Order: sequence, then C-alpha cells, then structure tokens
Amino acid sequence: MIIFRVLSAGMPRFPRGFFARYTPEVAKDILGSVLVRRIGGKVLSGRIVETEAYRGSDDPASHAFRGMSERTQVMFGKPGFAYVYFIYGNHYSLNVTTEAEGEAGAVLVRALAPLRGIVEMRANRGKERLIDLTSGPGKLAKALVIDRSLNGEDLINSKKLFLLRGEKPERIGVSRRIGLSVAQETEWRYYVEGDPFVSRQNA
DNA sequence: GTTCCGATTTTCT
DNA sequence: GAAAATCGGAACA
Repeated sequence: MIIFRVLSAGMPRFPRGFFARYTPEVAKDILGSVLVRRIGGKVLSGRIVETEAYRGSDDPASHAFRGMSERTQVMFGKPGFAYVYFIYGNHYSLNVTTEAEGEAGAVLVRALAPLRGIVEMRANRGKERLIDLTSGPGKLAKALVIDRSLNGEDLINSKKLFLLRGEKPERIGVSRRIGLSVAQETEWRYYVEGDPFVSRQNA
C-alpha cells in the first residue's frame, strides 16, 4: 500500500469522464500518460508513446463495426475499462474503452517507453535491448504480462492495471492506422514525434 | 538496411 | 473456411 501511494503521488489517475469522449480525442490525450502493471509484487510501467482510435458503426476497421458480440461487448460498455483481444494466433493487444456506455469505442495502446520493471520486461520478452521490449502492441502486452484475464478490468479502480496522468508531449504525429485492409484513409493513429519507441517511423 | 513470409488460434461468415 | 488492430526470422542488398 505504501508503494501504491508513492507511485501515485503527483500523478493521479484519470477520472472516468476522461474516457467518455470522442475516441480519437482520447487517443491523442492519453499520449504521455503512464501505463502501470502490478504483478507478483513488482511494478512494470511505461510512458504511452503511440495509440490508435477505434470506434463502432462508423469505423469499418473496428471489431465493433458489425455490432456487439461476445468479444466486443466490453467496447460497448463503460469507458475506462481494459479491452484485451488475442490476434494472429500469437499476440494480445491492450485497449482502453472510450465513449459513453452503449456506444462502442476503444484506444489501442501501441507502444510504450519503458520506465519501471525493465529487468522483468527483459525476462518476459526474452530480449535484452530496450527498443525490443515495448515498441509494438504485441510486444508491450507480453512485456507487461497482459492477457485475456485482464479483459474487462476497470482501469479507474484496478490495482493490477491502470493509467496515471503524465506530461503532455511537445509534438504529436498523426497517421493512418497500422495493419488494416479497410478504412485505410482514416488518420486515427497518434504518436510522440521523434520518440524511439514508436513502433514505426514511416507510416 | 529492406522485404517477404510463416506461425497459430480466435472470431465471424 | 478465411482473415486477422503482429512479430520475428530469413533472404537479399
């Protein structure tokens, strides 16, 4: 509990209302905040340097485009919850739900700059170089031990996974989202300009 | 440095 | 049955 309070000192969490907004705005505003994972008595954390916005019926690239399903129900639920999905038979991806309850939305966390727990992240990833730890959605999920057991976790109140306010980046880059076969014209990817941990330089 | 391709399982058609 | 909000290794330059 002491560690918990020290960790949070001067860096309060976001209120739920922060996430109850237009998803691309949340995706942009969440840059610079700190993602914290507490597991096995350790604290693993990183500064968010890359995100993407996904909405609902107006976004063909979204899992929620065709409505609610067992997988996407959390995207339609309350804002400020974790949406974790498994993809390509190998990887987990972490999202934070957005928009008012009943409206689908989520921000994909695509890259972190490692802060705390780097020793553990190296072990979790089986990689030594810092740049290989959290510079992509699948990588950061593995580094921070994020899997489907965290799907539906309330990030406003959780002790295992949460976000802390951080310093707003000086320059924010905008681009098309990565890895899509539809809605390729929509520029809903946001990243900290010049940050080495951003997953792709040119996109 | 770049591009190409296979892995592996969930989800939806 | 096919595609998927990815990654890492191989081949090539």
